[in-house]
Amino acid sequence: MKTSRYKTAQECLKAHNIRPSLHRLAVIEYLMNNAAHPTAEEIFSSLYSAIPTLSRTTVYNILKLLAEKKAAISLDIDPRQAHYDGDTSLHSHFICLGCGAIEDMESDAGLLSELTRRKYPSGMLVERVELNYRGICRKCLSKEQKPAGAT
Amino acid sequence: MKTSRYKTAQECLKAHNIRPSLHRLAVIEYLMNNAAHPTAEEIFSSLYSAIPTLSRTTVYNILKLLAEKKAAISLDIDPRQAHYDGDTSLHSHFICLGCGAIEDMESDAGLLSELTRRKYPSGMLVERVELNYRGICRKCLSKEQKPAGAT
DNA sequence: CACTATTTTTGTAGTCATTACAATTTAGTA
DNA sequence: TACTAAATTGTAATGACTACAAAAATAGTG
Repeated sequence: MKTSRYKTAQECLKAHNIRPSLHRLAVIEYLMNNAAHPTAEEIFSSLYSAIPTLSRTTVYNILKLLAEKKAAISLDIDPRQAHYDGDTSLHSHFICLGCGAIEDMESDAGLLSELTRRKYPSGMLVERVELNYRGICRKCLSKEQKPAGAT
Repeated sequence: MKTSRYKTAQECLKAHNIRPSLHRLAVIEYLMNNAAHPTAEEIFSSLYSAIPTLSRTTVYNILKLLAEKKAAISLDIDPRQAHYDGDTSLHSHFICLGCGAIEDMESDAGLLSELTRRKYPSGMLVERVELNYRGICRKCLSKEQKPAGAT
């Protein structure tokens, strides 16, 4: 149930053959310490206070690089913008239709690996499988019930 | 293994409480006869020759309406643009990383319905589940092998 | 150290899907 | 026919993302 298989940002970049510049370290570290699946903009504005010379383009460049080298995952979950996940282990996502929150579902690792390995009759080569749940999260459920009373 | 549970576009719109204007009929009919999971732009330009008064905005409006009323599904599969699916039955998708083609995988209906029904410990309410396979389709696999020879 | 080549970062300008909005047209009904 | 509501249109705006060329930082070599 490890959230990241690397202890440090350094280690993670090295393992994926990415040269560890200060900005790259900052981005990957942010991803590793953030289970919130941030967008490029969220990463940029969070880091900007600490690194005022940081450019938005740099964040986009780094995220693209991280995804290419498989140090992070780009999630096609939100039609508005891409979300990024520093946890590259097999897991699925729950997306709340109410508040948009994205939660990890670690329990599907076995299912996902089986679906990836399986042979498919149409003869395609499956490289990865993504499983997304959409619904209402616990927080939004409790908000819905309290103010209403009768329905 | 029905691709659409309605025989006619008329029938489909009526079943979802959507008034059957000519444009709406054209769009839903296009979706029903097209397993290619088209984008808004593809739908627009395909219909434009037959309906020269058609506006791009109208296509966007109609697609939004169809998705809201669950007469079609908006697929968050491609970060560039939304793809639409007129088949609202439980099925998953295979997306080719080579050519971008989207294929239906009808075989997962049972799995999807089980995952939707399942109780989750975190207490969220799961409304729907989407399962996406990514890899190389059969066509692209055969293209890769022919020109190379040795590798 | 000095000098050069390469990598990384920057900022601006552009692209492109999608939406907001107000005006116009069409359909439904008395 | 006239009035109301729904549907459609076209333009302008939004906003995420990318292209690109210049500037800055870094690494390598004598």
